[in-house]
Amino acid sequence: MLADPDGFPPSDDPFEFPPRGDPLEFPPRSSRGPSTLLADLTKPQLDAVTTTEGPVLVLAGAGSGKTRVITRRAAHLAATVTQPWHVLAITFTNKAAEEMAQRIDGLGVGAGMTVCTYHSLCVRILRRHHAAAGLDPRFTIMDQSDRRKLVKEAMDRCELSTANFSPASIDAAISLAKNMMQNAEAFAEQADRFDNKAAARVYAAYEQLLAEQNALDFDDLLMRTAILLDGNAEVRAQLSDRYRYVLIDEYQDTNVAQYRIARLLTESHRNLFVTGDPDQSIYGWRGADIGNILSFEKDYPDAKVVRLEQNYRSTKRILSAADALVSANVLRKEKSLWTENDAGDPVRVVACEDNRDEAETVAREIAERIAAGRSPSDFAVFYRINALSRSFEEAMMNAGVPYRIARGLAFYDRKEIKDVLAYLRVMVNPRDMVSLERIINTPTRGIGDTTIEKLKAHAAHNGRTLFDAVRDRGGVRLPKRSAEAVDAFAELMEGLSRHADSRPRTALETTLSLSGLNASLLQQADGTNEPLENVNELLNAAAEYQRDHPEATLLDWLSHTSLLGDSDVVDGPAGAVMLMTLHAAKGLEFPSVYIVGVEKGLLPFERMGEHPVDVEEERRLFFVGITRTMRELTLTLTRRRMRQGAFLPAMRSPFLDELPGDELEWTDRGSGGARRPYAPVGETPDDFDCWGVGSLVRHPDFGVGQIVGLRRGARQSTVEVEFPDRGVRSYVVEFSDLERVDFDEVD
DNA sequence: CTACCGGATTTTTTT
DNA sequence: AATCCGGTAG
Repeated sequence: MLADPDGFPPSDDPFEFPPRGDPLEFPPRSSRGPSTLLADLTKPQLDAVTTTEGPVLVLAGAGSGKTRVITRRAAHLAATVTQPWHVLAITFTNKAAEEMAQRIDGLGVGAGMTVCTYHSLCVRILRRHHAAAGLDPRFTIMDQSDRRKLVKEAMDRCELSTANFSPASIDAAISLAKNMMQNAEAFAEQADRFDNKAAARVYAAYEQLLAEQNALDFDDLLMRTAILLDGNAEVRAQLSDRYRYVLIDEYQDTNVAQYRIARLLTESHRNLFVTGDPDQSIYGWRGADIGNILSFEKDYPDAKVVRLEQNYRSTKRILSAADALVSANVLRKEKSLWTENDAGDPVRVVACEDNRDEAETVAREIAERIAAGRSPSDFAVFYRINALSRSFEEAMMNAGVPYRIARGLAFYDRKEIKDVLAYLRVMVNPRDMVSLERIINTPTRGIGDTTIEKLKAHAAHNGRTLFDAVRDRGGVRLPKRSAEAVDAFAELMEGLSRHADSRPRTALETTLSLSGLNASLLQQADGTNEPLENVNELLNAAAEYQRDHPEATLLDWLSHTSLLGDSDVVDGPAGAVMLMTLHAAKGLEFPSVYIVGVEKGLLPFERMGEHPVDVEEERRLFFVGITRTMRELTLTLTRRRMRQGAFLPAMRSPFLDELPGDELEWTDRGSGGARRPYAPVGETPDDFDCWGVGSLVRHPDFGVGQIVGLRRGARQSTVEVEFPDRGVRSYVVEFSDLERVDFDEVD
């Protein structure tokens, strides 16, 4: 059986050792001998694979065959050094875990090995050792949007107005604290400024809310596991005996909690193998500490260090562009990537009129190449933010290009999906108040806000849960209609809870029909009933899951769905053009890559008035995108871009100026014939050739005018335009219908 | 209690 | 642009 990236094969309880029966009965050893596993490796790769004992650090440049090293090493360990179930490989994304498991399985030795993400490992550990961790094993895992709701509620409880503090920023502060293993108390102690102190109060209230409903958020999974391992020698010993060889990919992305887990897990045997590339550290905003990989050699002075610097993926020119870019980083460990591949074509830079033009240009070009015989799956489009995907989806569809998108509308974020899952979550964990509130009147059954508030107040007053109040509403004064509605709902949940131990698919089907969700979905039979299709897709997912995991419980499946990341759910056919964020692109490679929206404020991403993002990290992100490319790299940018409903003038990214000029080939797409090349742009608006003083614009009513004044505000820019017969008028650039006009377009 | 309308508000990145 | 929130009419 394949090493399971998400749940242990249920027939193979991970913590019972040996997993099943006599080890001799365990699936046959590798059909390929050790010699095959080690064949065709370069000297450094071979070192990394065969240094099986003690700490090993592999500094692996982009495209240097890192995945190959890890998979071979895992296979080698399982085949000749130890038993497969003693090998644990940890990745950051489900996608990476799945791919790694598959590749190891392809080598014929996957059986019994654990290949999973940090988060799913933690869920298993916490469920299994719930008593030691002080948890109820049926805990709910809160996703991003549930979590945001709870933060808001916590702010309410603290009587903190959302006018002065945004839930998003407080949420981020709490998350960062947790990733640094700082609990509410510790956070409060070091809070110096008034906003930190406010956040500290919310943190405490938020923790209270989580505890009340027996829920953990993503960060808790890591933090609690680290605390458990730290404080409980017995659990630690048990786990390190089970996992005698630990491999961690993308080590540059580990945060404090993850670092602690890795360290504690391997403390006794020190068989810790990590790979990573400091130049590809792009998760600092989530608490990842690049220092973890930089100081590995200090942590483990006896560590074997292997450098993989030969790139097998890209052309010389792409590599040189990537290298020039990342060399601009000051905080960097010098590294030289080289390749024996061809020089290849120059990197193309295409300046477009607006985002629509940009998307159509890319789609048209890809369509042409597919028509000329290229495979759609050769192509990928990367963007900094998901919001940019829309234009490209549209353009691809119009051009008849098959595409897949990582996180179109995140599947598990859709209302109908969240609704059904909320029922299941309440069935498993009745204390889950977020889910309960979600379903109590979905579909509408006559339980309004007033009634819910009364029930909540009653629950709070008696120190009971909301579910208790629903079940036994004695003492809550309600109008007859409402009372009946609540009773009916209580009865419904009573009936459903009997199915909490059903298999996932059965539970799902029962819930859909008994809850009335199915009926209400069927009712909206207008044309293509997308919600219904989505729910059917969910049924398929459940069926597939229980086929792959015959003994999985409803709880297991719910954990699985909570941990599925946005970029793991891919929409669209196989063999299609891939659309994804730069972050999601890490670890992949494509013959032809388009990185779009290479603009100031977008590629080094900035937000007005917020503390600036880490420019070096943004540069690394661009570096990651560039190094995904095997042969053809195209960068695109626009003159103006529609953002949040309004056109904004766009400027080129300063990163473009850091690329070696002689490796680039510029194209400027102008709608009106002759066009100056996209001008370099600096800080001030006057440098911007489209919206500078003196340039021409066209107004739908007043015709062509000349810009005579320009004011750049924090939130909006205003221009003063002089029209031949209307005098001077002011416009807010973002909201006006002004169009840029070239000098050569008018007489 | 529900449905609807209009105003306000959107943190980028992911587990 | 798209979603969410609050207020109001039915």
